[in-house]
Amino acid sequence: MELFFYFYIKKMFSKSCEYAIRATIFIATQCCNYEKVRIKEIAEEIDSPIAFTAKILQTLVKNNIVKSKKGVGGGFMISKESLHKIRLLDIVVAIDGDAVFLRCGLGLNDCSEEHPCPVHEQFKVIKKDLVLMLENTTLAELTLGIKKGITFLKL
Amino acid sequence: MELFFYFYIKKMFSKSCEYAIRATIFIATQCCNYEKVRIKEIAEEIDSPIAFTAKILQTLVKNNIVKSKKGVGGGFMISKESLHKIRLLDIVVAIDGDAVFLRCGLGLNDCSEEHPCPVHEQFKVIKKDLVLMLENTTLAELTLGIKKGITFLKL
DNA sequence: ATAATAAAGGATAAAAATGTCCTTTATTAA
DNA sequence: TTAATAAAGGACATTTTTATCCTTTATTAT
Repeated sequence: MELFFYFYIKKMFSKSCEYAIRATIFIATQCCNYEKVRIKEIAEEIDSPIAFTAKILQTLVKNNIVKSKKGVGGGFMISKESLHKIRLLDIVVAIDGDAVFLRCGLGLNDCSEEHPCPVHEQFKVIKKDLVLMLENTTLAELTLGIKKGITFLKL
Repeated sequence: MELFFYFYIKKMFSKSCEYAIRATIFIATQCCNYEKVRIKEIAEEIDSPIAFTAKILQTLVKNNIVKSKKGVGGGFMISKESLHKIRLLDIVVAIDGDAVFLRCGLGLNDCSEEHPCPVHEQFKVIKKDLVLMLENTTLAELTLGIKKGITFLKL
């Protein structure tokens, strides 16, 4: 008899956002020579549902994070210049919004510096560090790790 | 003509977890003299749906975070001793699990120190600080702020 | 014992997030 | 100009999260 423990559960970002980050990083690794990647390849590479990933990419295109082109030879791409401009923060905000690092940790609407909730000070530090990290991490860095074989998107 | 911008959205913890923390803190502020608080009062005080909050409290009771008593004069309570033992971490883990600070930032199952995802190093710092903060914050501290009139659960 | 009270728990509903399918639009090559 | 290709987008399905309602169980006071 075997026992499986399912530890579930809530993560930092939504699944959509995870897919978005993974997809963007993958496109970035492929696109420095202006090559385009098709949605099918992206979904296979990052192990995500294809149609769902397509929707997410639509949002990323609207937010100028990736470029797209229809028709034969089309696909998604990220220009070499963008690699240094696009930050992790831009992807997260485009998909999940800014609530993770802006909203009150307890979900109170009237929580502020002048009228703080019980966990306000504690969360302030965490959220500040989170934004800083997201702001300071560019696509360029993230793809570099993969190209160097130090980091991985799949097995 | 007025324009309203709804910035939605995703937060650090689930709504259930936010209610859980708020409810626990409220009970803690009331209970140092072994007084019991009824679910109705809790829901009113923390501005949450009563039946939903009741479910969450059931989970907290099962996890020994709050005590409950049925019948006349019953309700929820937290003993004075517990105030120093119960940490923010215990509440979060009971409701949302440990994924926020344990799982891979990109949702990859095979992400590890030896086989890190592209954001592994960046998230490691954030998640470590988050756990430390949750571990080091006790109910005692959180209630103290309210009692001193420095922090607030409502307007 | 009985009535009143309050949490526990089951069943169900509504909303949001995730996921699928199919049609339309833009682009390219033949 | 037609056929093939690939993203855009609409409609719908499934799953998870959030929320409500009603019954049961435990406890207390009468």
